[in-house]
Amino acid sequence: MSQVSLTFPDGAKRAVSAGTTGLDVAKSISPSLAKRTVAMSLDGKLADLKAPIKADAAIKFLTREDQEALELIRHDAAHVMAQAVQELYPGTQVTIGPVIDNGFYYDFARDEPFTPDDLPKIEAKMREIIARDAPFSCEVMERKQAKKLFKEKGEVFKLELIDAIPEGDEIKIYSQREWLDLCRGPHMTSTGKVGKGFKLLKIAGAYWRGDSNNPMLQRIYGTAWASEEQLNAYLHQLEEAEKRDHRRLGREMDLFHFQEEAPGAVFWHPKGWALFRTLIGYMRRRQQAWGYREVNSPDMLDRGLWELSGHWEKFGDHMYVTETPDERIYACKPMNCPGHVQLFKHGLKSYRDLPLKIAEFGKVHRYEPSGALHGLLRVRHFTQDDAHIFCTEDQITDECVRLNEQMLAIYRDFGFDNVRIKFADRPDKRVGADAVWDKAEAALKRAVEAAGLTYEFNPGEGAFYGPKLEYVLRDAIGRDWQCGTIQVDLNLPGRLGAFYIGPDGDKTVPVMIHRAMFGSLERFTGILIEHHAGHLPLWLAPVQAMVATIVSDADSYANEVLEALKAAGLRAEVDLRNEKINYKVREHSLAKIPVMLVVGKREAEENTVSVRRLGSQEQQVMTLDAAIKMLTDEAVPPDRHEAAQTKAA
RNA sequence: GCCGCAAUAGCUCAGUCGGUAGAGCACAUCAUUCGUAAUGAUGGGGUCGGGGGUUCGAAUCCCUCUUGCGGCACCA
Repeated sequence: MSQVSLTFPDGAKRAVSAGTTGLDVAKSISPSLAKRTVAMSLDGKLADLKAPIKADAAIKFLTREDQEALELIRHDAAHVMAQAVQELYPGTQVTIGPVIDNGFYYDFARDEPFTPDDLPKIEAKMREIIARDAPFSCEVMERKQAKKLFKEKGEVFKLELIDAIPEGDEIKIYSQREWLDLCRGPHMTSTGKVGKGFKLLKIAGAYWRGDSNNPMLQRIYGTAWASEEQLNAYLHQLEEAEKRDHRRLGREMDLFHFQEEAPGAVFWHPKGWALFRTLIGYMRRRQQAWGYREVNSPDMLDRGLWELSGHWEKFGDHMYVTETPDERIYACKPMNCPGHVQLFKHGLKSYRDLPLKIAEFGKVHRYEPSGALHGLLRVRHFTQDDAHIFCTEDQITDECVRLNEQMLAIYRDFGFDNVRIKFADRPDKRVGADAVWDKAEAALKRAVEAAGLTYEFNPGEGAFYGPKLEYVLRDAIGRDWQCGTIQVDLNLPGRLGAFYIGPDGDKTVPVMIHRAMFGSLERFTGILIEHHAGHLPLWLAPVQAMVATIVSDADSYANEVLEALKAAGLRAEVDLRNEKINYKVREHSLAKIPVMLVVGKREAEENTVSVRRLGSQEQQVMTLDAAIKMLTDEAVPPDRHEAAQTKAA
C-alpha cells in the first residue's frame, strides 16, 4: 500500500499508509489526544477526523477550543437545530443551513409560521440532542440513491440541491444517528461537541435560493461559541451595538425624527441639521480646492430625459412622478447625472475645457421598496455629494487615481482608517455595447492598478451604464458600510447627446466619471453617529460647548462666556435653568455634548471656567481665554488644519 | 415588495377573563441657589396608529389599511 507523509505543526514528519484516518493517526499518538480531537485540518483545510488521508499534507488536530473549530461548532449547531425542528414539527422540510459571521442559520419550509415562543422550545430540544452525543458519520452516496432517499422523505428542496451538485462531485450524507442531511461537511465527531454556548436569536423570512421569484422559507438564526462565556460576551456586544444605533442616538441627541406622513424622509432638527451642514461645508471646501465647480440642477425633469438616459426603463417603477396641469409628466430626479450632462451641453465645449468637474449637493428621490427603509441608512429622499468629471479617454486613469487618493483622505478625516475597495463590473441588465464595456472596465482597472490598490472583485454589480469602484468603510465595531463610488461611464454622455470639439475640430463624445464620496449625506451622518457612538469629534459636534451655571448669581458671567465662545466661532449654548449642577451634567452628558463649561461664583470672580469633557469626571479649571484657545484649536476641521500647516511651512 | 412581529401620554413601558386607561421620566407652576450623571411638592397631558366588524359593552376579539422593527429580495 502506498504511503503518505504527514507534517505536524511542530515540523515533525510521519509516514502512514494512504487511507489511514485522522482518528487512527491521533490514536496512535495518544488515546487522550484522540479523545480531545474533534476534527483535523489538512493543508489548512478542515476535514472530518474519520476521513481517510489520501495525500501528503500538513496535518493539525483540532480541539473544540481551537479558533478553526468554531465554524464546525456553528455548522454542527445548525444540523442539531434542523433535527430539533423536525422532531418538534414533523412535516417541516429542511433546505440549507450554513455558517455565517458569529453563528449560523437554517432555512425551513413549513406552512405554519414559527413564532418567537418556539425558539426556547427548539433550544431545549437542541440541548437534548446534544446530550445524546450522537456521533456524526459521513456516507458518500450515488446520485440516484440519494435522490430516492430524499424523495421518500418528502424533501423536495434537497432534491433540487442534489441536482445542483456538479456531475463528478461526491454526494455526501451526514447522519447523527437517526437524523441525516445532505451536506458538504465537515463535522465534528459527535453532537455533544456543540456544547452549551449557543442561542437562537431570531426568525426571519428568506427566499429559496435567494431569489424573490421563489417561495419564501422560514429562517431561524442562531449564534454559537466554544463556551458560554464567549456566548455571553457576544450577547453583551449586541446590547452595546444597540446603544449606538443612530435611530436611538438621533432621538437622545435631538438630531432628527421620522413620522408616518413621510416614510423614508428625514425631519432634521436644528442640531442634526448643524451636523449635516458641517459635512457639506467640509466637502464644499475640499471640492473647491480640487477644482470642482459647484452647480445646482432641477429637481424635476421631463420624463423624456429619463427615457433617453435609460433610467425610465430600468428604474421607472421606483421614481416619483408628478401630475401637472400641463399634462406633461415630470419625474423627481433619482440621480443628478442627466442634469449635469445638460449643464455640460450648454454652450460648446472644447477639449481644452477638459477635464471639466461639476459638483452638486443634489437631493435625489427614489421610491425604495418599503422593506428596505432603515433609519438614515436607507431613505427615499437623500442628498448626494455628487460630481461628474467630463474628460477624454486618455484622462480616465489620472483622474481616477487622483479621486482614489481624495476618497481615502476624506475617510481618514472622519476616523475611518480601514477602507476596502471593490471593483464591480458589468451587470446583466445594462446599456451599451460590450466593446464599450470592455473599454470602460479596462480603463478603470488600469486606474486601480496605477493607484497600487488591493481590491476585491464584485462581479456583475456595476451600474447599468458603467463599471464602478466601491469604497467600503469598516466602523469602530467592525461593521462594513459602502459609501463612495467611482463609476466610469462611456454610455450616458452619448445617449444624452453630449460632445466637445476635439483638437482636430471633430465632435467627440466625452467620458463621464461619476463619483460620490459620502455617497448619501443622510446615510453618512448615520454611519458617523454609530461609528462614534454619538461622541462626535469637536469639529463635528452640533453643540460643541454647553455653559452651565451652578447658581443664578453666575448668570451674567455665563452669558459673557457664551458670547465669547460664539465670537470665537464655536457652537455653544448656555443652561441658566434653576437646576442642580448634577442634573445639568447628567442631561448634557446624555445629549452627548462634548464639552461643558461649568461656572459658579468662583469662576465668575476669577474669569475662569471649569471644563468637563464628555465621558470624563475630571474638571479642569482654566481662564476663559485659555479655554477658548484650547477649544477653537481643537475644533478646526481637518482640511483647515491642513491648510494652516501648509501655510506655516 | 415578501415572511414574521409590533403600534397605549413627548420618551420608556404596565394594563389579568372584553366592563370604560396607569407608572416613571419629560412638561407647567411653586418652593429651593445648590460645586460636576436625576431636589421636592402640585398640576396639565390619551380619538389606546386609521377605518370597518363582532358585542349590551372593545386598548383587549376579527378584517383591512398605514407606519415601524427583524430578516429576505432590491439599491441608478
